[in-house]
Amino acid sequence: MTPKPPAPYRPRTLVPIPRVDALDYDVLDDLLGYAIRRAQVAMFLAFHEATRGMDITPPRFTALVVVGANPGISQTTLGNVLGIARSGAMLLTDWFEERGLVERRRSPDDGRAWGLHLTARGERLVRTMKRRVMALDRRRTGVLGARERRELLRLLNKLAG
Amino acid sequence: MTPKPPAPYRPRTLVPIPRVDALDYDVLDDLLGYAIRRAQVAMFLAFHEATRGMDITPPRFTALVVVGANPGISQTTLGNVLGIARSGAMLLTDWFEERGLVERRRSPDDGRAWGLHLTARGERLVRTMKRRVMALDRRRTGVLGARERRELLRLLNKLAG
DNA sequence: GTGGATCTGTTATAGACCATTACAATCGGG
DNA sequence: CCCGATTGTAATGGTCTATAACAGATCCAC
Repeated sequence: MTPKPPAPYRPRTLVPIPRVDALDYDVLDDLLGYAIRRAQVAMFLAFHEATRGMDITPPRFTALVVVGANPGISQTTLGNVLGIARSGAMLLTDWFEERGLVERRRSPDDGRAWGLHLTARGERLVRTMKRRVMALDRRRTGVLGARERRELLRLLNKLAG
Repeated sequence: MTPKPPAPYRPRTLVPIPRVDALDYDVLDDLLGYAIRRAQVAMFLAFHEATRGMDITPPRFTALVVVGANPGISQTTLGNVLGIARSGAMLLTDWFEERGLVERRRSPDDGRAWGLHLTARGERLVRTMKRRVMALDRRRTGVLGARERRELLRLLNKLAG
């Protein structure tokens, strides 16, 4: 029996949240939370399209970028950055290691912690991912002007605190 | 043995996505997708706070508001509005019915479909929810000016398409 | 130094959410 | 009146993530 076919990732959300005609949306039209959710689904779908075949999810993307920019980062810190529990960061790291994208090296100054580093393969993947995702982000936000895009970014960051 | 203690809802996301000091965020700082995700988590947590004890999730909130504003709506249409599959809309409806918030009535013109209607109890809950969620939305977006809030809403809707 | 509190990574378990698939009943157009 | 499409339903499975409990390493107060 072969080890196991690495089940391809399939996203949980598959369709954009539509505007249904002749439907009364009541207060939803005035709630920022609802608008953000709709925009987030739209961006997620575009993201998925851009990383098709790479088996990459938004948390995986974020994690790889962060590890690439901060070599030697610990799993706990990675979990914090992603807003997930340590155990989740660990499963994520396992997943990367199985695919030869990240390796764990013993931290020199803390015997408990691992330092995470991209492998050569990981570096290459991150470069490709970044290119594709940034292109998609620009394309998807093409409906906005450059000024509007900057303004949206600013307002969102202000809101997220 | 009593039927079953109705397991209280616990949200999947519990902590805001923080800005970690002394960490290089690389391209993430320039990606709208990432900013939207952070803002969405922040809004979700505020939502959860506002509906504490009501056992309400964002999809449940949306569904109840939509049913309230569109009496007789079918489960399939409800699923479309939420961007989930029919089977999911059905489980959601079951949940509402168990709690006496929504009732299914046979559709007069289509023998296959149910029409969804709020019960008196559902109406009351929706009123309370709306009040609390709108207050929270206003409070959370208080960091923005009224003009900025409108602008953000406009840009998000433009982006969601 | 040393003992207790704290932190790291790990494992196991469980729950929430949602899609897929398959099926019966109903509808509707030619 | 028949065949394809649609509605609701049920069963199943996968993904993501939290919680709890644990061992080993570290740190701090004394």
